[in-house]
Amino acid sequence: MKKGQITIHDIARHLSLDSSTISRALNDSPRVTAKTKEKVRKVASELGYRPNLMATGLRTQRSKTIGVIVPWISRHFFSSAISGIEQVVYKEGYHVIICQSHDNYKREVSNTFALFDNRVEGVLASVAMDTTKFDHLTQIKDENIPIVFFDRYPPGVSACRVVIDDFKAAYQVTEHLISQGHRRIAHFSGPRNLNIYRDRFDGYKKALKDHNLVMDPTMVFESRLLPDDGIEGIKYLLSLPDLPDALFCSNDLTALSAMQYLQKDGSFSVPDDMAIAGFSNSPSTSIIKPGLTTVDQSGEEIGKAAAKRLIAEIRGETDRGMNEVITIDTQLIVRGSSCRK
Amino acid sequence: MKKGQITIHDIARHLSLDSSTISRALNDSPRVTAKTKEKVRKVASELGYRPNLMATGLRTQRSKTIGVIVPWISRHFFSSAISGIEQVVYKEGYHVIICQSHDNYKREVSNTFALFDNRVEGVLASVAMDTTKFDHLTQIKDENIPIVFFDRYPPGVSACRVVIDDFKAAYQVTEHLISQGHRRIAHFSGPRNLNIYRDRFDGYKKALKDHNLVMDPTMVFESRLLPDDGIEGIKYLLSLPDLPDALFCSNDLTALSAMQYLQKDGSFSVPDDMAIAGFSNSPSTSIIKPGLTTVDQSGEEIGKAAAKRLIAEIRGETDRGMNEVITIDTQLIVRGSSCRK
DNA sequence: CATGTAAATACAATCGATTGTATTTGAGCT
DNA sequence: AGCTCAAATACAATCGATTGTATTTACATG
Repeated sequence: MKKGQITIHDIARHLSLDSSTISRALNDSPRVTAKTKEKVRKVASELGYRPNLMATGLRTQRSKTIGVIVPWISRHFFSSAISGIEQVVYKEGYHVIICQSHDNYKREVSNTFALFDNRVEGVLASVAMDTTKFDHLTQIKDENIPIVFFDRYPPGVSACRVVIDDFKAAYQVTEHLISQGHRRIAHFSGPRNLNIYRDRFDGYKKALKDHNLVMDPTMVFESRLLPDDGIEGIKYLLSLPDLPDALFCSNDLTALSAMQYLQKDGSFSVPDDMAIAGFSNSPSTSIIKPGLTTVDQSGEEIGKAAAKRLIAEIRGETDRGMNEVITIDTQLIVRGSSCRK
Repeated sequence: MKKGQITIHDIARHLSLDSSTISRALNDSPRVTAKTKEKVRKVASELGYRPNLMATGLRTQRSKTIGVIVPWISRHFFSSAISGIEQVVYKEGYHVIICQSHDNYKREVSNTFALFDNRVEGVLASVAMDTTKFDHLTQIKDENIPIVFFDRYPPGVSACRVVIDDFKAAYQVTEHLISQGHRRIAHFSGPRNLNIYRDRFDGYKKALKDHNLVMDPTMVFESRLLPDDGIEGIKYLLSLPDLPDALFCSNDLTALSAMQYLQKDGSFSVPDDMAIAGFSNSPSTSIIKPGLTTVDQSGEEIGKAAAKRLIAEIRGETDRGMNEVITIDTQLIVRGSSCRK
């Protein structure tokens, strides 16, 4: 019953050595003979010794843990990003504590504190839609915990971020729609307090302007971009006196649901009656017919870049600027949903 | 620079009290006056005190952490399961360390040790395709760390598991295909060392048998069920002298890629030339045209059930049997891909 | 053989919180 | 005032590992 875990003291007892020698032996310190190290390692593996990371972390003040906050784990972009993060930090001997905010401010705050309580050595975060106050994030910085944002970042928090050029990508999408002959281009936007949706909106506007089209604010529908919002949005557009001939959605989720809604009774054709484009290149976009034009944004690559940068900051190798912006390339993926036959 | 974290000792100094009193005050012990508790809480929040979970964990031997091992975070089923897990454990004051095995045995082993090193209080695992030895998992059990498997479980490890009835679900799918008039039903199977693929295969065979159809082993294609395997599988089937008239795939990934391959030049019609069914009800199955018949298997529900059960075991509330099998309901989702017009 | 010196190892404090035991405080009573 | 007794708080050990300092060991040298 008294089945405690094996500690360095147990090894020490077996070898009539002091626990400090065991510790040094296991950490390959030059202060211990090769012969002793050998003996220690042998006994350690015989006893099935495994270090207690809580003890090590407490003593060394390094938890070997990094915290990740994302809105939704199960969104393809974020789970890919986490996958990328995990691959990078795993190699460096770190592990990852994952929290999801459900796009909710209060949960994001409590996640942030939970990560701090665990004394994570760094944080990777993509902020929630609801987040408009950022004290919890600045506090993390103030505690000297490096934080790197990816995809969604808060204004005014001085930190590095890994992003894509949302403005440019949205510009390209819009320009592509224009090049296909569309003139009345609608837009589904997300909450403008988030950089990504603001930038995508701005890119859309700029493209229209550069091609001498006037942006019609009645054709811009703002929502939280959940699947149902796509349906609500397309219903709204269909109720307009002058129908748009194209639609650029700020994410794939709404593009897909809007497109399915349009196609469901066969009376409406995509792209002939309305061209559609989305954003993120999530798996379903290549499966829907016609394929959904979208922007490829590799979650995995973004996650990897953010993790690498964070580890560099943890190590104090911040050679590049403190608030560096790392931009990952995107690619416009043109598929049938936007192409005039 | 010397910006150490705030500890209970700092609070103690501020109030000329002992740190033990602070600890008891913050833990609402009856041994401290209400008045003192009030003062302690006030100073604690003024100083921005946050408990160090490594210290607490070391002392109490309870890390408030549970470990999760999945093959791939970014697979919809698993990210949904993680989402469910996270929701449950979060409420109980636990957090989650996530590892992915990439369906690789060695990584799964090293993940397992990493979780042990962190002294997780419990483990939720879905084993890798490559895993045929299970010592690492039995060791965890032997260390008295509760482990609950979900979806994929190893044979011979005595532990609770949360699963679906793969046999029954596969039987239903096959029977449905038969009811649609299909007689030559092919099957894409996964590695048979995994319960889920073995059971799905068995359910398929039993349904055929019960309907007086003979299973033709040349129509069973075994692979690791990645998208490319679906293409390879369908090419193989197309090369057979007698084409199958239906195909039941052990996962959606291969069903989708096979279906897209068949449809790509328009010469082949699904379901008329070949009916197809998949397994898992991943998002794309409702987007492809025709919709893919599949089995709904709620990752979130499975994750929640597994997490609840694990927490019960951690708490020692194992009223139900030690090796209980919790079966989550599935639902056959019939869509166009399998229905005779 | 005594001694100096470097190598090898032991001792002890520490990280931050918890907890069993010991001590102090103060109210109530004679 | 002296005393009791319970309430409130202080003391000190502990969790497992690390690390600066002290001590022992062993070998070489005069």
